[in-house]
Amino acid sequence: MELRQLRYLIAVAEEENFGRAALKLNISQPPVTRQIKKLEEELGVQLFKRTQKGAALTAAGGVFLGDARQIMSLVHRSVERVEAAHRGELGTAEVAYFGSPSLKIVPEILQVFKNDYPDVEINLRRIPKREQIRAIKVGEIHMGFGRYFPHDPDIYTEEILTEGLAVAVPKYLDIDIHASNWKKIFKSASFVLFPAAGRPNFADEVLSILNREGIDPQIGNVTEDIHSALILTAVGEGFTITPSSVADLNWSGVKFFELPEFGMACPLNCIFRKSDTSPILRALRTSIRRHFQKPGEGMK
Amino acid sequence: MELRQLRYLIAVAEEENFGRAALKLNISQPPVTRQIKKLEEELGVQLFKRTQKGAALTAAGGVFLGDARQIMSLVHRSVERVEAAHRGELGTAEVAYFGSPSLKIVPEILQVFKNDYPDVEINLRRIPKREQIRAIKVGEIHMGFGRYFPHDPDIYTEEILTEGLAVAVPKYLDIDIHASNWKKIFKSASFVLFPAAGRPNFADEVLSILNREGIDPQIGNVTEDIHSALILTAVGEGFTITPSSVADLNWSGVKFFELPEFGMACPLNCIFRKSDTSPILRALRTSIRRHFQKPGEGMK
DNA sequence: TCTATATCATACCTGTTGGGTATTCATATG
DNA sequence: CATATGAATACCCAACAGGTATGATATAGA
Repeated sequence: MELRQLRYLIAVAEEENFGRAALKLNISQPPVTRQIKKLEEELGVQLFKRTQKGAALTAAGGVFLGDARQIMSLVHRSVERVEAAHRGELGTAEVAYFGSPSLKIVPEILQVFKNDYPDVEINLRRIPKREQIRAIKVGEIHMGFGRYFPHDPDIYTEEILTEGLAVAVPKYLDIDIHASNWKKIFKSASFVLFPAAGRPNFADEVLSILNREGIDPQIGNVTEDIHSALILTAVGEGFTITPSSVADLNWSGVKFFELPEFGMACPLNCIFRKSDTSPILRALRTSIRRHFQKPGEGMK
Repeated sequence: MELRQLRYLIAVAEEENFGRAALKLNISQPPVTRQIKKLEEELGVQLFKRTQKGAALTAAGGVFLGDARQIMSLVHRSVERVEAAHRGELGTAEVAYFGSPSLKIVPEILQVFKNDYPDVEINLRRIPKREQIRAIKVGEIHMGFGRYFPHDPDIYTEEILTEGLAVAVPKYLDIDIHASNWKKIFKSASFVLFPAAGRPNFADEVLSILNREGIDPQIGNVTEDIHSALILTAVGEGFTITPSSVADLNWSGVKFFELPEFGMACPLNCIFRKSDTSPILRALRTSIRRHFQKPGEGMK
């Protein structure tokens, strides 16, 4: 059986007439006769009763007509679906993240993406940076989010945005950090750094900035993650320097002060395979570009 | 698009390899390549990523594979359905009845039919005899049940069974009708006849039998239907002679006595169009023959 | 580095088949 | 009985599916 025969069947059933069906199909009448006949022979079932005025479906033909219509509509629907999938509008986006961006920015990005591509499922996993690179290379994930990714020749690293820095201090301390006093305070302060692993990392960046500013920080602790660092800050182990977006969340026991003097020092990157041409990746990049980057900026 | 291409797509997806897919399809490899390529061109979507080891579905290809499987299974299912419809196992049986058979025998027949052909819907209507003949001629119904149908050249009348007769008398009468006294009783009795319309009919048959037995019955009333007749009997308007199957039901106010002396005088017939070759009619007749007729008896 | 191998793609041929035209057959209608 | 309508048939051609042979490419192994 071929779809051609179902098309002809539907046309003849609708027109109740082989000749008019042929006209509608833009072919001549004999091929219609032949294909219907072939279909009937294959099924071993008479589908039409030929009358003087044309052709009338038999009971079995009526059953088959319903199914044929269903099949054709399924065919059309699935063509649309493939095309949607090809445009990146259908499928599953495999996404990974690591570190502090997960707190505020990655949720924002995925919210925007879900809005742009509502039929794409998002499969999100927390994966360390080096592991992300491996997963991207073998095609397990389309895109990873994080900061300070190590370089890899197969991986393209794109900057989504840069943030300033803020400093978290214990809430119970009665201090106010601003342009005219921060340097003095920092020189005698103790700091909690994060993360410990995944060099290069945010801790390296913070240290390098402090050094640049002539501060040789006293290190109270180095934690695995930002949450641990802020807990230690709350109990007085030392100040923590964080990306400023972190300050927008409600942390108990700490308060934040922006550090505009440190500049927009903290990038948020996404990474993906240079050779990945999948529509889902294209969709992800399109969505990110439209919402987080100025036109024409930052693309490969 | 043609089903052939879906078959090849599924084979290649399953084997992840064009050559092995060709083997499975019992054709050579190049046609597979060509059909897949043609499909991809028609959709404007790459379905497979060709690798060194074979072929891997793209994301869009995966979407399409699922749909293709669904389409193929729908195709197979609908072939089965057409064949079932052709065997008369699927569809709607349009059936009509008229008169007393509706009380007991027609329900029995339809019960048996529903049991034999559980997927056939039964559309049952009460239609007068002449109207049944018209409806059968134009194909509105497949089969009609009744007694004493008028002859029609296009209609085949088949006898399903014959019944004896019984007489209904008022419950309050303290009489017992049997072989040795019925004639004497009937000669002085009054009778209620039914039905009034649709000649030839059961009333004609009853009169002819009574006459044959030398009884010139006194007619108390002629009713439209059996139910009215039995109500009149209950109130003493006269005896009613009925097909004996009627006696099996619980009627209030009357009691029945079999009349074996009258013979198996009351046929139940079904009628259908002589030229009707529809599988549903065939199914109906098969069912009836198997359950109500001795092998080889009564068929055209 | 140079095969050997496994894969898909291409070129070309052939036979099948789908579609076209002309005609016939069947049947109803005036 | 002529005519009209519609399906079926006969025959032709062109398109296309499938076959064989070969090419292109990339990987693995010597």
